Amino acid sequence: MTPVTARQRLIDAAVEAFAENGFTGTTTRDIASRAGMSPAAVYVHHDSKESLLYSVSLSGHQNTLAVIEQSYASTDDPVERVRRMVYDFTRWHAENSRVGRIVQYEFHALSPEHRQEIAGLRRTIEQCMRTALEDGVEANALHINDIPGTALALLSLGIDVVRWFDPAGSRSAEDLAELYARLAVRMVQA
Amino acid sequence: MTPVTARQRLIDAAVEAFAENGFTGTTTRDIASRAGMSPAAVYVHHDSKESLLYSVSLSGHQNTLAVIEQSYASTDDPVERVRRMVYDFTRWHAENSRVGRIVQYEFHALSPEHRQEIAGLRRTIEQCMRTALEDGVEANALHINDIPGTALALLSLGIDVVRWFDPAGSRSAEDLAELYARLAVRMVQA
DNA sequence: AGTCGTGGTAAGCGCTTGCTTAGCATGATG
DNA sequence: CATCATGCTAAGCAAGCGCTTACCACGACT
Repeated sequence: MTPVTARQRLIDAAVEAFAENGFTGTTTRDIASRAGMSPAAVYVHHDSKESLLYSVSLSGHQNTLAVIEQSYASTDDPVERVRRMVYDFTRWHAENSRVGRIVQYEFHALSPEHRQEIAGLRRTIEQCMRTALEDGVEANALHINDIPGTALALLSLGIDVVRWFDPAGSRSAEDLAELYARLAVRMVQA
Repeated sequence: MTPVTARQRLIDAAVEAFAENGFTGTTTRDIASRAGMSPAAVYVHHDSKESLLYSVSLSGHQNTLAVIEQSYASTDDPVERVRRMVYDFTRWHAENSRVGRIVQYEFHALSPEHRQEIAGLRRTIEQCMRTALEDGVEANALHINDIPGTALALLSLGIDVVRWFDPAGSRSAEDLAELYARLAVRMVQA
């Protein structure tokens, strides 16, 4: 039995609230009440509303990066590698659409220092996809004109899922990921 | 010489402000000052902050729909049709990334009645893309497993542009549109 | 028994919010 | 010359904002 700390309960409440109403549209009183606490309790465990956003955004980005790096390392075949990367990246964004929405849409609400730090993680994610495409082109398994642009497009496909995906909807995360993975392969295969 | 009305100047100011800080992150005082007016002037020409958002969102959606319907009607060739639709849709989102951001990200900030009205326009846009794909499959020019899903993916590609596109950046709207149009063709061509 | 750190709350401070009200300048109309 | 609609502003209202302060309950340790 792992006890969920009050600190974590507030983070979970913030995820709900930020995903639903955005960062500026969320009040600290709303976060506190979702966590079943008084408004002041937020400041016992967190420095500010922005630092709550930072906690959510940081772990969300680290999570995404871990997912895509694991997909990258899971095979040597260039086509299968792109397939798995798009599959896992898309599936993660569908299964974590609330956190994903915060990661993608509240980036600009971070403080300059936090934004800069997280921008580094974002570059690493993009670089990982670019490298996968470069590998495939070099091995003559992929045919791509604009590698950075195509990497952008493949990531966009997964990212935009957070805008509309409904976990209660008819489309499952796995089916969507499978569809996008196949489209991605058609986009890049030689 | 067409005089820009005060009403329109306020809408232009709202586009700037909403795109920069989001709907909830924008104050009516900010909008007024961008338009060079006093805070009260906003309410001489508009009912509320939300009705300003509605004006922006409505014309933005109508604009997008007009663009994609024109592309649809511009040719009979199924492959060329998809190419043009993705090209024009992507280019519009790059060239109008500020309005596009409001259209895509502030949809939920609309009042329930306005949201419902605009949801209709969104369905029409999606239907237009779906029809183009159905036409192509029927004519044996396209090979697609999941038509609604693929339509979603093609539109996503263009929509996500508003999240990151920088008009002052190195990538031009035309180049990006050309790239995405080619990728789209590879995704669907038989 | 007494002390203290931990985790919480009630109350509220200073400021900002969307929006309203009352009034003023100006140019067209009787 | 008087009237009046139009477009605008100065001032401000009630409510809500992020965050702080002063205080309290309680279990652990001396």
